[in-house]
Amino acid sequence: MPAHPASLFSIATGSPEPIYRQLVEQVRRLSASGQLRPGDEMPSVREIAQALTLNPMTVSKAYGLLEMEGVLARRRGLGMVVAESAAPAGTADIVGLLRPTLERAAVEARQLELDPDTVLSLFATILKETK
Amino acid sequence: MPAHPASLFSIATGSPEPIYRQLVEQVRRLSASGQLRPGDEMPSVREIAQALTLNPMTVSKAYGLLEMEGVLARRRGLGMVVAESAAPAGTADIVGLLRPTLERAAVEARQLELDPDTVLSLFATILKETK
Amino acid sequence: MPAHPASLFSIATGSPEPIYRQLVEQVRRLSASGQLRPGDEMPSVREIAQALTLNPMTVSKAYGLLEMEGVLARRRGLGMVVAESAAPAGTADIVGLLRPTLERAAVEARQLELDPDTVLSLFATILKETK
Amino acid sequence: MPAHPASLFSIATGSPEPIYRQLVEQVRRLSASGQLRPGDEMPSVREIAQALTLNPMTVSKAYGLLEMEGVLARRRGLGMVVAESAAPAGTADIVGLLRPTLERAAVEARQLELDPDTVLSLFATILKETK
DNA sequence: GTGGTCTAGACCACA
DNA sequence: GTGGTCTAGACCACG
Repeated sequence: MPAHPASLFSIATGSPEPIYRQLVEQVRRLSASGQLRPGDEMPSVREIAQALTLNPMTVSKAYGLLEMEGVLARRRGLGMVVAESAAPAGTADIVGLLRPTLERAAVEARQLELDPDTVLSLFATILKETK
Repeated sequence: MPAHPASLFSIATGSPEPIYRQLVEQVRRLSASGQLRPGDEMPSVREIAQALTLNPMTVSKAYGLLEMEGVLARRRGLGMVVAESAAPAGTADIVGLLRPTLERAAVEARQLELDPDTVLSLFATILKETK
Repeated sequence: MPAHPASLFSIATGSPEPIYRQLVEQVRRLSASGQLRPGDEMPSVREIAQALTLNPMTVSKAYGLLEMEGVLARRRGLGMVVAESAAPAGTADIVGLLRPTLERAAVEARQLELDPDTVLSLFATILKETK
Repeated sequence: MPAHPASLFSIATGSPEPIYRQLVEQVRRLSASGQLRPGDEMPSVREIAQALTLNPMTVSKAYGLLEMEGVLARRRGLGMVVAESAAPAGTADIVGLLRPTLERAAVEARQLELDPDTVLSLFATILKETK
């Protein structure tokens, strides 16, 4: 049971990416990486909605999708918890979550006719800054 | 004066990314990387629309945005050309076009608590495959 | 929260100036002059379209451009509001919006070899009539 | 017979105003103000087109409209001349050519809720600069 | 409910 | 021939 003040999430309302999807993907990553573990209680829809000033329907939609995916489980009257089936995931699965974004970057790099080594060293720099 | 068979573009109709934006970004990259150079004539709206089986308005919207961005210039009654102001761009600028996607990948990697070296070697592999 | 009956706008369908642009410029002026203030909700695309008997896409195009300009902001699923960044504008900026038209008039007057005083008194008369 | 090196005209190809209309209005003003007088020979379509690097059809269209208006007259085999009916025009007519632009400026000023005195003094300044 | 995208087809302005 | 505008109507994504 992590200390979720609902501020586990950082959503950007101005982003082109829909809010519900930002939530879904963040939970998915937190679960896959073990930062959320099976049995952990999730904050209620209302808590998140209030903390992030979102429409509760938006949060609810994210929870619904995560339940369908098997990442979260609904415990009637008790709220959502991280599903038992959502094991912290092996490295292979975690890598699978990152792959699509890297593939997109690779395609763009190719269209820009950039040298792979240049791209890699740029990415290495960015990774350090991000960390 | 490149040999544009209007097949310079590859659009994915099933993608969540709108068609007109796919066109915009591809032209932007082709221009930045020098594959399209100032003065080059662009294929006509109708040519592209027919070649890609799109509605001309969709193509027109992309052209309009590219004109506003200063990438293309309109020659009234004659069609669009690559703008003189759209120089082939230095490496710095080209890199700037790729940066956002790499930054996004870095953020995701961090949220997945992946080791930077793992991420880099994965990316290196993907870059080779893409090439 | 102004009383927008969507009749804030007056469009001239017969004008050579495209409708969407008439809308854009009117909103720009209303914003600059403080008649629309940051946070104000704009009438919906459908409301305006119905009130002015326009196609919704025409209104949507205007809204899209105003968003790109930073005058309006989209609140997904909720409609458009006047952007926070669109401050009511200082007198200097407001004047800047009028300047191009006055400069054009000045050039024309000069080409007609009209005496500045004549032009000024004519303009003074027109200003009174317009008011 | 003024010294027309076809550079009497200044056209802005990038302007939203169509080229042929820029030509028409400039000739109209030059005629009304007496800088072009009845009987004056106009440069040939080809001369203008070459001097300004325009499509001859564009120049021809302008000449056609000016002929319809009675500003120019076609003398078969000899080119266009300023029409006899195109007297240098009284002040009243000259003023009429300027009025529409001033009216537009007045409407914009009103929408911007600018004080008439402010507008007038701004215009006075611009008139001096232009002169 | 909101705006966004796309299509189909008509018409116009410009060169 | 070029691009631009507008309409009508369908469908989608978001909240």
